Amino acid sequence: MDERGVAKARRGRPRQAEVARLAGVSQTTVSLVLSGNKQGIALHPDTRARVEQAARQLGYVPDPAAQRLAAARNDLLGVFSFTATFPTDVAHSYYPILVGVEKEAVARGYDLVLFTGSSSAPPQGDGAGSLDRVRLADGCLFLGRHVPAEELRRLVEQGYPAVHIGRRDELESLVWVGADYAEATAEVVRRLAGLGHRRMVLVCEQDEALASTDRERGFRAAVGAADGSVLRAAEPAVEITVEWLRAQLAAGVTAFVAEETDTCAAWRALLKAVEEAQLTAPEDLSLALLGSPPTDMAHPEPTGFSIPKAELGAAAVRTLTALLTSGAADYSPLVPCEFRPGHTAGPAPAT
Amino acid sequence: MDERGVAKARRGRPRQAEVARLAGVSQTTVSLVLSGNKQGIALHPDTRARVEQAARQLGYVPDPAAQRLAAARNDLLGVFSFTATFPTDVAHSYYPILVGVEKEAVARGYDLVLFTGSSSAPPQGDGAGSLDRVRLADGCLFLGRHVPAEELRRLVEQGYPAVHIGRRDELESLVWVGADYAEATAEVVRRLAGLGHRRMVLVCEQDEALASTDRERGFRAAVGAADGSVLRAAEPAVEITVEWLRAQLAAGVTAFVAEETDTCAAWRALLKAVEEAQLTAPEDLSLALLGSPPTDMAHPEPTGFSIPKAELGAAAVRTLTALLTSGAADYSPLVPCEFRPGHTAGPAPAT
DNA sequence: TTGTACGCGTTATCAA
DNA sequence: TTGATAACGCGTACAA
Repeated sequence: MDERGVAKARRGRPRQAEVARLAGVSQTTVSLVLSGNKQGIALHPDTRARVEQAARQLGYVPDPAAQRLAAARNDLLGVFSFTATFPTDVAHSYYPILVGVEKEAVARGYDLVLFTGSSSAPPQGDGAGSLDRVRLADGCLFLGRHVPAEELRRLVEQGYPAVHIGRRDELESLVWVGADYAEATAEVVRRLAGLGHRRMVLVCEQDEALASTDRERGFRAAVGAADGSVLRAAEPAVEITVEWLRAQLAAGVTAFVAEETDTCAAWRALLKAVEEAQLTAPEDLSLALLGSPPTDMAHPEPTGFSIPKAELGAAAVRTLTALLTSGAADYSPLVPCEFRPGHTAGPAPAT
Repeated sequence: MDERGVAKARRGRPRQAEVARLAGVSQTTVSLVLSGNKQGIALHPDTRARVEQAARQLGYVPDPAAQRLAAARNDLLGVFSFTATFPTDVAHSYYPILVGVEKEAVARGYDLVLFTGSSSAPPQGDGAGSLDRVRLADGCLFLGRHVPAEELRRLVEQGYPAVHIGRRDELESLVWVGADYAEATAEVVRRLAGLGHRRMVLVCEQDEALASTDRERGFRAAVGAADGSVLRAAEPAVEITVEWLRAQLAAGVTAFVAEETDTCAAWRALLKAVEEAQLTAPEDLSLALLGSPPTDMAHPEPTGFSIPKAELGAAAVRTLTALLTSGAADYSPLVPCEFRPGHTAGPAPAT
C-alpha cells in the first residue's frame, strides 16, 4: 500500500483511474472516451465532456508501454541508427533525412523515438545494444548500413514492422527505401553522351556497398553505344594520378565520373589530378559527381545528381505507416534523384 | 481463447511462460533467471542452465513494453521544442544542442522522444500542441523561449521532471540550464579593458529576453572603472548609422560590443556602419560579438565568446537524469562560454 | 449508456 | 531454492 502510494506520488503521472474518479465514472468509460471510441459505442455527451474535462485538468496522457501492451499500438515510430543519430564528425549525414522523417511523421500523427545503437547499459540481453528496444514503438525506421543484419532479420521475421532507409538486399523480407542511384547515374551518363562524350570512365572506390554497385550498374547500362570503363581504386589518391589521367585522355576519354562516398576520395583524387595536369573543366574535359559534394568542395558546383534525403525520409515514413495500417505495403522502394547541371561538364572537345 | 491464440500467433514471439513450460519451471523462475537476478536470490545452477537453454532455443526476448510497464518507467527522455525540432530554414539552430543531448542520453541508457510543439492531431487536449504529450517520457527537456509558461508551470508543479534549456526565471520551481552570458560578457569586457579600451558601448536589440539582459548585466558589472554605455536599438539598421558611430568615436569610445540574436541585426548594423565610415577593425576601433556569428558573416572571425551548445545539451540531460534518480538536482545551472579571440579586437588606438 | 472482469508480459513480494 | 499471486496502466468482450 505504502509502496504503491509512494510510487504513485513519485511518478506523479495521472492515470485513467484517477481521471475516472474525478469524473465520477469508471475507468472503462475513461478509456472509451479518450481512446477515440473506435468501436463506435454510444456515449452520453455529458459523460464524454466530464471525462475530457477531468483528463485536461489532470493533464492525463496515456502510458505508451501500457497502451502497447494492451492494444499493441501507441502511435510511436522508432528511428534506429547504429551510430549516433546526430553525428558531429560526419557532416550531419542523417540530418536531412530526419527533416523528412519528422515532417511526415508529424503530419501523420506519430511521435518519434530515437534509438541509438551504441547504447550502453545492455539490460540483460544479447550483448551490446540490442535492437529489441525498438519494440516499444509501433514500428521502426533503420538508418545506416551498420544495422546488425541478424537481429534485424529476426525482428522482421517475427512480424515487427520495419523499414530500412537505404537499399538492403541480403534480407529477403526486409522492406527498404532507397535512392535510385542506378537510374540517376544513367541519367548523368546520358546527359554526357548528349554533350557529345563518347568515351567516359567511372571512378569509384573499392567498396562492396550497394550504393556503389548500383551506380556502376547504372553506368554500364547507360554507356550503351558509347564506350565506358570502370576503375575501382583501392587507394584513389595513389592510383588516380596525373599520368593515369593523361593516359585516359590520350585514349580518347573525355568525361570522368566519380561516386560520392563518405570521404569522396575518388572525387578528390580526380580533381587533384586535373589540377596538376593544368587542365580545367569543363573546357578540357568533363567531370561529374554521382552525389552531393562535401561542403568543403562545393565550388565549382559539380555536375551530377543530388540525393533527395528529406524525401527519402518521408518516403520511409509513408512506407512504414502503410505497413502499420494495411499490414503490407504496396510501395516503390526507389526514390528518384535530381539531376544537378552544375558547372563541371560541358560539350566534348572536338576531336 | 481463439482470440488469444490468434493474437499470440500474430505477434509470434515467445514469452516467459513458454520458456517456463519448455524448461519445466515456473514463469517466475524464468523472470528471475533472465532478468539478471538483481535481488541476489540464490538459484540452482541446473535450473538456471535449463532456463537459459530454453530461452535460447525459443529465441526469447523480453518485451520492452511489459518491462517498462512493470518497472513504472520507460527510460525515455523527451525533447520538446515549440518549433520543429529539425528546422529547415533556421540554420540548424538546435542541432548542436541535440548533439550533446543525444550523446549524454545514450551514455546514460536513455532513448529520446521528439515532440514538436506545432504537432497536429491534438488528441483531446488544450487546442494546439499541449505540453501534456511529453508525459509519455520519464522526463523532458524544453527548448527555446516559446514554451508556454502556464502549461509548463502546471507540469513542473505536478512533479513532472522537466529541465528547460536556457535561463528561465519567471517560474520559481522550474529547473533550467543555460549559458553564462553575464560572465562571458564580463570576460570580453575585461579583455577589451586589458587592451587599453576605456570607453566602450554595448549595442543590443530591444528585447526583453533574459539572454539579452544577462549580457547587459555582465557588461555593466565589468566596465567598472572604465566607462560603458548601452544602446538598446529598436531598429538597429536605422539607429546605428555612420553618424552615430562617428559621434561615439568622437566621444572617446574605442570598442563596440554587440549581442548575438537570431537575426544578428545589431552586429550587422554595426559592421555596416563601420564599413561605410571607411574604418577597419581592429585597427581603427575594436568590435566584439557576444555569441557566434551567423554562417554568412563568419569572416573575419569576431572577437567574443562561443556558446557551448553541445555541452549545454549534455548538462541538461545530466540535470534531468539526476532529477529522475535522486528526485532533486543539486546542480549548477550555468554553463560557461568560451572566449573566442577572433580578429576584430585589438589594442585601443593611442589617444 | 455504463460498469465488471480479465488479459497483455514482466517484475516483485511473500510463502512454501 | 522455487512457485503462487498481485500489481503495472490500458483496452475490450460481456454483462448490467
